[in-house]
Amino acid sequence: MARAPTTFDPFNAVAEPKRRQLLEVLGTNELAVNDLVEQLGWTQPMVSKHLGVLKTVGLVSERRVGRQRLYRVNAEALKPIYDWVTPFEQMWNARYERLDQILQNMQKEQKNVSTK
Amino acid sequence: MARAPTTFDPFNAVAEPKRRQLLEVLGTNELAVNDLVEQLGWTQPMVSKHLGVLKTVGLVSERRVGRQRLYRVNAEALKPIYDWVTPFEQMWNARYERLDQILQNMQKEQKNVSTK
DNA sequence: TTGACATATTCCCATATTGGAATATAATAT
DNA sequence: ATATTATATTCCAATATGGGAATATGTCAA
Repeated sequence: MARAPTTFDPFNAVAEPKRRQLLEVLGTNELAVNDLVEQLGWTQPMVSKHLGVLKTVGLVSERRVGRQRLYRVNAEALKPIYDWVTPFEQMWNARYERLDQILQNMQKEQKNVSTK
Repeated sequence: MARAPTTFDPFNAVAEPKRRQLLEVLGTNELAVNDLVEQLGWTQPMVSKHLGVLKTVGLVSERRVGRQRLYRVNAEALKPIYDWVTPFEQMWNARYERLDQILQNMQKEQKNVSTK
């Protein structure tokens, strides 16, 4: 069995660095394909292909205006990633808290040593 | 060019649902391979292979005790994902804020209507 | 030393990938 | 109608994938 398709879920879609970059460039704006071609410096078909994947997964929405297609980030489709990774954030924060405690203990001990 | 290897970065490593599941089962615990085999119900080689990918990317650390190998999540390796996805969170929260404002405005207008 | 246990590695297959080049589609302007 | 502009799609190659089965490695116990 091969790896799950990139059109399967946001995790797979966003595993590709170029698609993350594309989403970053889009940001909160609504841009046409050629705007993205210009800002990213990629070929037009490459931009269109990556947009296609992002659209299939629902990470971008498309609006047709004349012969242009305007794309916009649909940030809510990133929520599964946010929701999955957030609980782990407590693990490194917990470590920092522990680190803080360790540092505080070290200060106390130094105090004890110096005042003794 | 093929897709970037799963051992390339945490985004690619975590794109595979089974590896996310494995990290979830590990959680804050330190477990041996056989514990994971039991809890996940996968074959032992499959568990070892996924652990291998996670270890290459630095998402788990390994400690050898006797003939066992104890694995633990290295949550900090998930920070790039957290850092990348977090800014987008404001986009859907902003929408909710806007929604809140709209709802508040609706209430005000209703008040105006009823008190007039 | 030999056997049992815990884990990792290798080999194979079917499948999906990304990028490049070429081409197709769709909408507007002349 | 035709040319031009904007975008999408198709075809190709090289490569990496995850699962299954079999096997190798490493560690302890008798």
